[in-house]
Amino acid sequence: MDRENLDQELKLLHERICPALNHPLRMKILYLLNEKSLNVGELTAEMGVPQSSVSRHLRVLRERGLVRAERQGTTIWYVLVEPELTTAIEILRRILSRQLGNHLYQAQTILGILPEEA
Amino acid sequence: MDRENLDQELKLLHERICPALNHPLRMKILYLLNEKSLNVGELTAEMGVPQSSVSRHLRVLRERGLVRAERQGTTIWYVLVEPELTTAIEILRRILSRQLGNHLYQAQTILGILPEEA
DNA sequence: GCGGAATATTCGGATAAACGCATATAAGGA
DNA sequence: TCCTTATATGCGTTTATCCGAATATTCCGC
Repeated sequence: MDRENLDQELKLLHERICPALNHPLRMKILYLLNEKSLNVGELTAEMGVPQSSVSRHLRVLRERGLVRAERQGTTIWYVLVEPELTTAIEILRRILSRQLGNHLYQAQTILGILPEEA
Repeated sequence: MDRENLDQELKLLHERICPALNHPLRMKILYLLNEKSLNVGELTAEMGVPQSSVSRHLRVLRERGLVRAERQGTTIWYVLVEPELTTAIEILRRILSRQLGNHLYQAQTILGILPEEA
């Protein structure tokens, strides 16, 4: 793959896949849907944020084909189309876990801080 | 894990790990460094963007402990600390490939030869 | 058709991210 | 010390993302 195609694919990844992982609420949605399909009301109850917020995050995922909406009367059930997304999140969690192990003081005392530079 | 802890961990993931994957140039850097360690000049040559841009993206990765900077004279070599990041990107690429209807996908480094139309 | 429940969207404003350019810092050698 | 090369940062601007509140849409039962 030459540089043109590589850049093109990375741009597509950035536009169409990465946004799924780039917000705590969206990652949470993915996790919840990985357990079982839920409707918007159930998701809203789990997430503790306004319904409009859940709905907008669902749209980000839906527009990218990562979740699917199935209407059943007035209720809309959301289904995880790409369970591999949770696999990717698991990898990121493993990295974070390693970091917190390596920087236990920072993790326990000041959660906001970043690891020190080498 | 209760809701509080889950939300807390997702917030940390969002702040400290996810930014690595949320920019085409940073993903490219991760891929390049996964092949071998490079200095800033080499990276800049590969990426075709201003050096200041490369440097700032490197800082995002460095501040999060995902790459490491090793000075050698005036040159600074960057080393990938978390190769699992490229595993995560591979997963995202597989999802994208599925979306594009490309069933010829084979797990391979992004720098290798891959099907057209990406 | 009407009312209510479930979900989606619009609006305006706030926050954060990224950029190019110019300049600053740091190290090595004459 | 001064010059050069390598890398990092400050500045001002543009662009993207997110939010809550309010409103709109869709569907069902009556």
